[in-house]
Amino acid sequence: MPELPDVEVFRRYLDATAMRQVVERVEVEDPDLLEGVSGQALNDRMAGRELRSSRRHGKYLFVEVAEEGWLVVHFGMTGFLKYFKREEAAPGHMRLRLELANGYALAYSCQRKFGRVGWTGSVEGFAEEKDLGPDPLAPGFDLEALRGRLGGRRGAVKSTLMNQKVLAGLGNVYSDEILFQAGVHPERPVPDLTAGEVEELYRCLSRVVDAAIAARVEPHRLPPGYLLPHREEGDTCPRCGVTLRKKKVSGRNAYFCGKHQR
DNA sequence: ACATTGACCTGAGAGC
DNA sequence: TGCTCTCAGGTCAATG
Repeated sequence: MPELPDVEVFRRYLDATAMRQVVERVEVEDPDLLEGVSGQALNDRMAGRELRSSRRHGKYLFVEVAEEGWLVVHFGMTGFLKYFKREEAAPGHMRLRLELANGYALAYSCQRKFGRVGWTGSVEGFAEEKDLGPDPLAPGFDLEALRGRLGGRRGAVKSTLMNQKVLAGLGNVYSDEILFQAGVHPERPVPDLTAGEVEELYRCLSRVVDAAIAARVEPHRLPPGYLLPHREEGDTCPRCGVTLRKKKVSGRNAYFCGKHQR
């Protein structure tokens, strides 16, 4: 489930915990999650070096290792980070662990094995290689940029918002929330959207992402009128009171209000 | 080039 | 109680 807001919250957690600490060694519990790098190579690069800074592009988290490059972390749908004292119990489904010189460890856990850990010399290079679209929180991402990204797209607006090559960071949950706020039906083809609707989509996208991060991604902390806390079968629209609809759009379950999303 | 669908994965919850 | 089935949703490969 980790989408842009979740990963941003993980990034801030990392900054508040393991950042600036020196890695003693890397313990890989499950080599299957490694992508394009061996556990040995990871350890060679990280052991004795400091975690210097962090970045995020879409759903990817990057951790700078002094003088070496960047650890790349993707959370799949069940991944998370946990900073803990080494003598304390490790979190469940731990797949990889950075043992730190201060006696703590940073664990990467992932129940369903969709998460991946890799390595890159350049964040921009990595994004380019994966053909990722712009991150909605990047400085240059304005209404014009969104218009440009939607240009030439013919599919349903929901699938397009979720396409990481169009925009990097939105998944099933937040695409639903943005469309709900904007009053746009998830199946609307992109070419049919009016200029006003695209503008509204842009406003809602920015607002939803900011609010979700401010709420530390906990649904009950969101402002009133959000779909997220009601995103389950049989629940009702917090605006209209009608029962929410659920429908597969491009193979993913969309939740939406049949009354105010047109 | 773009859109859609199914496979991968594991545990929770439903239904019998 | 316990078995089986379905579902969740990240990406990617295969297909249209």
